[in-house]
Amino acid sequence: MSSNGSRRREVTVADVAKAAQVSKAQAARALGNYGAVSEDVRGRVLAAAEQLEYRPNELARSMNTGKSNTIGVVVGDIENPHFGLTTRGITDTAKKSGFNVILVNTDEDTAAEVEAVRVLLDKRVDGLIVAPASSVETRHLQRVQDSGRPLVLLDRNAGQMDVETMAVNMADISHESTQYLLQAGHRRIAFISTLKTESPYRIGMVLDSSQIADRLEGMQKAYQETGLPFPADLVRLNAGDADSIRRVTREVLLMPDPATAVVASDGLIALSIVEEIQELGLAIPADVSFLMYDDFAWTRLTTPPLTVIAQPVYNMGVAAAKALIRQIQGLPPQKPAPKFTATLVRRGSVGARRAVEAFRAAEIGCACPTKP
Amino acid sequence: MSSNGSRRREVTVADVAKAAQVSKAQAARALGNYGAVSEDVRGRVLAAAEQLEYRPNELARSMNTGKSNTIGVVVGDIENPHFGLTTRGITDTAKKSGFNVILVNTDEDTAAEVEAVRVLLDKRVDGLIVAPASSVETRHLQRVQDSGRPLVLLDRNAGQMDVETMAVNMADISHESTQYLLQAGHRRIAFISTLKTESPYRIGMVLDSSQIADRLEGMQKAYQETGLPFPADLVRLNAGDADSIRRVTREVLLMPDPATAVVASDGLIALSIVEEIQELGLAIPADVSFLMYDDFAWTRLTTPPLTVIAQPVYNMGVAAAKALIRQIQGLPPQKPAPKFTATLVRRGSVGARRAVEAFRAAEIGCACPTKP
DNA sequence: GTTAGGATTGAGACCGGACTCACAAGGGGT
DNA sequence: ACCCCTTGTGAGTCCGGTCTCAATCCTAAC
Repeated sequence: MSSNGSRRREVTVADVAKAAQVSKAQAARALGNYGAVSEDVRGRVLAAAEQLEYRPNELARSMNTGKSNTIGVVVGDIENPHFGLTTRGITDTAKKSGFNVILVNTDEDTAAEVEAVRVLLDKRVDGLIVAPASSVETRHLQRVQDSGRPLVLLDRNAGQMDVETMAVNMADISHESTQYLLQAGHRRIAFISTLKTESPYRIGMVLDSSQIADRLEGMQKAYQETGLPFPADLVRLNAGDADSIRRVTREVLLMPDPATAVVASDGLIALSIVEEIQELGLAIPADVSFLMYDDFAWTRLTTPPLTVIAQPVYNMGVAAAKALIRQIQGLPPQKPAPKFTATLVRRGSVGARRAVEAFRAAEIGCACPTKP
Repeated sequence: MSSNGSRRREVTVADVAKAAQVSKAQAARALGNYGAVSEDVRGRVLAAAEQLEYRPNELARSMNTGKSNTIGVVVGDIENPHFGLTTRGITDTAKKSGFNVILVNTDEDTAAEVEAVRVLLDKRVDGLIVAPASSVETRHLQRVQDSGRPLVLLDRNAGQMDVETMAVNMADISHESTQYLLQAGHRRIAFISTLKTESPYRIGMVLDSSQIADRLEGMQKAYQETGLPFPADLVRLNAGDADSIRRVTREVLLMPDPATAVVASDGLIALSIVEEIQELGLAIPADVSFLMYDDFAWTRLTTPPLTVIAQPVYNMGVAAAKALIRQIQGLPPQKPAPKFTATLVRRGSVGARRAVEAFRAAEIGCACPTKP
C-alpha cells in the first residue's frame, strides 16, 4: 500500500525542532533529556516528536558518545547447544543492561575469528566476549586489550594473557571423571575431539586449545596416580565431521586392543559416537562405557541415560556478560573472580569393564579390514 | 609502536592524511577506494594507514552511506536448536555477503519483540528477519514495512501482511502426519504446545500463532475426512515450562479416555513429554505413540528412535537471509518464492493403537511394571 | 603554441545527534 | 538599586567518515 520505493527521509531533531518552533539545541535537549529545558518547550518538542514519529538515530548518537550499547560475541558454533545456552545467558544479561549483541560464528576457525574481531572493533562495539578458537594464536585478542576495549573470554583462556575468563576447571573434572572410569576397571579410555591439529596426538604435544589440553592433563594425572600407562593412541583429535567421528569411533573400538570406554569431547560429537556404537551392535554400558561433556536434556532419554559432565553454561554466559558490562562501565572486576565447577553426573552409560574377548569377537564378526 | 598505557585516541583519516601529506579528501579516496587517486598518493596513504594501524570507523561510515551492513534477527528462543540452526543459516549467509547479525531473543513475548524491532530500527539495521511471536499483533512489523526497511519473516506469517515469509506449509504436513496416526488406529491424539493463550483451546478459537493454527487445521481436516470427531479436549496449549508440560502429559495420558498418541509441538517440549512418559512407566510405542516437530539428531538415539516431522530449518535461515539481502540490494524477490516442505520421518515411536484397557491398568495400578 | 578534456586534488558541506559557549532573563540577598 | 546565581536558549562545533564542487595538472589533439 504505502510506497516503499522512495525511502522517505528519516525524521531528525532538526525536523522536530522546526515543528516545535524551537532551536535544534533545545529540541535535542528535550528529547535527550539532558540540560535545562522549560516545561513549555519540553511539551511542544515531545508533542512534535510524537506527531512526526521521531526516532533517534542511534548511529549518530553512538558517534559522539563513543558508546554503541552493543557488545560483540564471537563463538565457535551457535548450532552447538553448549554455545546456544551460553549465548542465551549473554543476551539475557545484556538486554537487562540495555545492550544488544552482535553474534558472529567462526566455525572454530582462527582466521575467521581474527576477521570477526576486527569487524566488531570497526563497528565500535563497547566490548567483546570471545570463545577463542585457539589459545595460542592470540595476537588479535591482545590487540583488543591494547586498544583498551573491554574483553572477556569464554571456555578457554588465551595463552598467558591477563583477561577475565569464564570457564570451568577442566583439569579437575577430567581428573575426577577419569578416576571414575579407572575405578570401574577401564584401562583403555578413548578421548575423541573435533580439535584440529597438524599431526596426530602424542604425549607432550602443545595443543591449540587450553580446554582440551587441560582435559588431557587431567586424564594423564589420573592414570599417573594409578601407576598405569596413559593410552595416548586412544586420544583422537581432528574428528571434524560426522563421518570422521564415526570412522574414529570404529577405529578405537575395533582395534586389536580396543577402548572399553569412550569420552566425547562435546555434545555434538557425542551424537555421532553413540550412533556409531549402536550401529556396531555394541551395547552401552555392557560392551562400551560412554561419557560425554555437556549435559543436554536428551542425554536423559537414551537407554541407558548417559553419564555426563555438566557445565554451568548458561551461568557462564551470564557471568561473562556481567563481567564485560562491569568493565564497560569502568568498574573493577568482581572481587573473587567467579569460579565455575563442572560436575560428573553419573547416570548409566558407564559400567564395569568387560572381558576383551567380547570386543575381539565383535571385530572379527564385523570383518573389518580397515587398518591403516 | 605498540600501545603505551591506555586509551589512545583512534586513528582517523585526518591523521592518515597528515602523515601522508595529502588532503583528507585524498586520503579518504585512497582508503575508501573510490574516486580518482594517483598511484603516488595511493601508495603514500596506504603506507601511512598501515603504519598508523588505521581502521575505519564503521559507525561514521554507516552514518552517511545509510548502510550499516548489519541485519537484525529477532527470534523467540535461540536456546531451541530449531532457531539455533536457523540462525546458523542466517549468519552463514549474511557473512558471505558481508553482513553482520544483531541477534535478539524475545522469549516469544510480543512486547519484547516490539521493543526489539524498535531498537534495531533505531540502530539503523539494513533489514530485519523476524520470527513473529504473534500473527495477530503485527503493527510493529507493519511499521517496518512502512518505513521502507526490508523485512522477511520466519516460520510464521503476520496477519494478511504482504511480506516474504520463509516457512513450511504446516497445514499439509500436519494433515499428513495426522492421517498417519489415524491409519495406525489412533483416535485420541493429543497435541501439546507452549503457545500462550488466554483460555484453554476450543474449536474455532483464533490463535495468536499462524503456525499452530495451521497445524490444528491440518489435524482437523484429517479427522473430518475420516468422519471422526476431533478431540479438542486433547489440544493442550500454555505448556510453558517443564513442570506444566509434564503435568499436561500426565493429564492426557491418565484421563478416563486417554490419548493413545501424543504430538509434541517442538523439540524442546518433546524432551519433557518423553521424560514424563518414561516416568509413567509407559512404553513407546507399545503404550503410547509419539510424534514431534523438528528432527534433531538425538531423536535417532532414543529407543525406539522417534518419528518426527523434519523441517529444513537451516535452509530456511539461508533463504531468509538471501531474500533479505536481495531486498536490501534493491533486487526483486526470487521469481518463484522458495517453498519449504516438511517431511514425516517414520522411525519407530508410532505404533498401532493398543487396547484402551492397558491404559486403564496403567492409570489404576501405577505400580508401573518395569519394562523388559 | 594553444586548447579541450580527463585525471587529480583540496576545501568544505553534509549525515544526525551531543555538547560547548555566550548571552538573556528571572529570583534572591543585601 | 546592584550583584550573583540559576535557568533557558540559540548558534555553532565536533564525531569521522562520504561526497560535491571548483580549481589545477597534464597530455593529446588542433
